[in-house]
Amino acid sequence: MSRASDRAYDHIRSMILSGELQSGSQIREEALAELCGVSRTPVRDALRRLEAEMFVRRNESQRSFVADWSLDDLEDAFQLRAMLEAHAAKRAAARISRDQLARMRHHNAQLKQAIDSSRPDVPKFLDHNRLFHSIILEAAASDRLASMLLQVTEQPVVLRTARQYDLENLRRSHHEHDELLIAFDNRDGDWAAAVMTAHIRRAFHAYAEAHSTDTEVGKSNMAA
Amino acid sequence: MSRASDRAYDHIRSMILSGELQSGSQIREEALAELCGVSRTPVRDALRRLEAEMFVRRNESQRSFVADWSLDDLEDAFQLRAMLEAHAAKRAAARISRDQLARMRHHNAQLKQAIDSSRPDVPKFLDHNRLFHSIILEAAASDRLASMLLQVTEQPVVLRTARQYDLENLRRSHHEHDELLIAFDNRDGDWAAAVMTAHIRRAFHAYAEAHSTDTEVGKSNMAA
DNA sequence: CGACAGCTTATTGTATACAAATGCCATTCG
DNA sequence: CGAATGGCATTTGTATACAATAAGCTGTCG
Repeated sequence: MSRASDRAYDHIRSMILSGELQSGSQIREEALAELCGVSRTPVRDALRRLEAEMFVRRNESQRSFVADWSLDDLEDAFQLRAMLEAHAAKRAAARISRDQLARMRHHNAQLKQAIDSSRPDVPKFLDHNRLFHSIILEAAASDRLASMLLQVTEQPVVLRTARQYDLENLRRSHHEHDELLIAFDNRDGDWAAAVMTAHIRRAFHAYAEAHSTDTEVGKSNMAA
Repeated sequence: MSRASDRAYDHIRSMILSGELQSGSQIREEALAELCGVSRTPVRDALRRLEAEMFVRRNESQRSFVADWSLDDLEDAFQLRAMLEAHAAKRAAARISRDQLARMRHHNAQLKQAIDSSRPDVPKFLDHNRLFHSIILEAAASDRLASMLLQVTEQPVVLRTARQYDLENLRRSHHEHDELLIAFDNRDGDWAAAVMTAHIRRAFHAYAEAHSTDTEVGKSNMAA
């Protein structure tokens, strides 16, 4: 997409994630156009994309609303994510290259370093975590799977939590990544899939717990 | 969506499915607008939807092309479909109501009747087949799952085949549906999921075989 | 007091004109 | 002769005006 349309998309999306646009509230194209400093045309484009990603829903008469997520919806998304990521891991185990494995090891080492230092660097952890997972998806070599996974991975951020994951959880992620790497080394797809399923489900429970006991606002990605 | 936008969507989609728009060929918004008898605005809307559904892809400089599917891509879609439908079946087993079960039995009886008569009525079979599966999805009660499944279910039609499935395959579908119903009766989610996986994978192999030996043009939905 | 009809206003859908970007081709220079 | 560059043609992106539709309100009637 081009400039204005992308700006609108990013802007609206961030307003939803930050809570600036309240869950369930109606959103009017013209109001968003003013907020984004563009005309309605690119706003409409952006809304269609956000609708496809289920950040926005439309009622029967085409009015748009910010999607409102219950914890059940989130668990649903995580369940699908676990299934899809496990599937990706299984496919990846059969196809991954030496180079890709090396890159995964690199990112896993980096994210360990990010939380081992005296001042844990959570954004750095999340960044390398994301890259680690993206290589699995790359190795899985399925565009369709990738696009589906994108949908469920981006979603949890809507229920935001201020509390960063405790270090214990981040370390577990690191160790689970290690186990995943060993499974890949052995080309054991079932093992990889099982580790991945457990990895995502643990992340969900950590997330749900953090969310239920903490209500402050902040932003964070899933540390899976 | 409203009138013009919907018409454009349906029209373009059917042109892709019928082969009127060749796989891999570039498509220009203005040309489509003329073909559909609307302006570019609703055509652009339609293209965005088709792009999300992977019927259309866009290159790095925003030009649109009809997606071209290899048999590998199709197997990929079927693999995902099998996984998602199995998941749906598992969820449905835990939630399905008496009424929903009754409706499934009705549709299964109807589709049996469609192929048992002296003149097999394949469109009728496909119709009840579709409804049968839609009830499972309804019982699974996950919007996200439903929207994902829609994507992979609609896709196989792009590689069209003239040969209707042979009656043997259609009868097998009927019997597999029966087994699914028993699994639901027993609230056995794992059983239901296993039957469903086998059901979809058999459908894929029947489809692949029909496609590899038959090249004529026609239209048909998946008889899964 | 409630509900319904008709009008008014708000919101989205569509067409069109114009701007920006991209690709293509020819020409030129090394 | 080949590669690079410039300009022209094609295609997509954006803004805006207007049309269609849905929602809300008000006044009237049962």
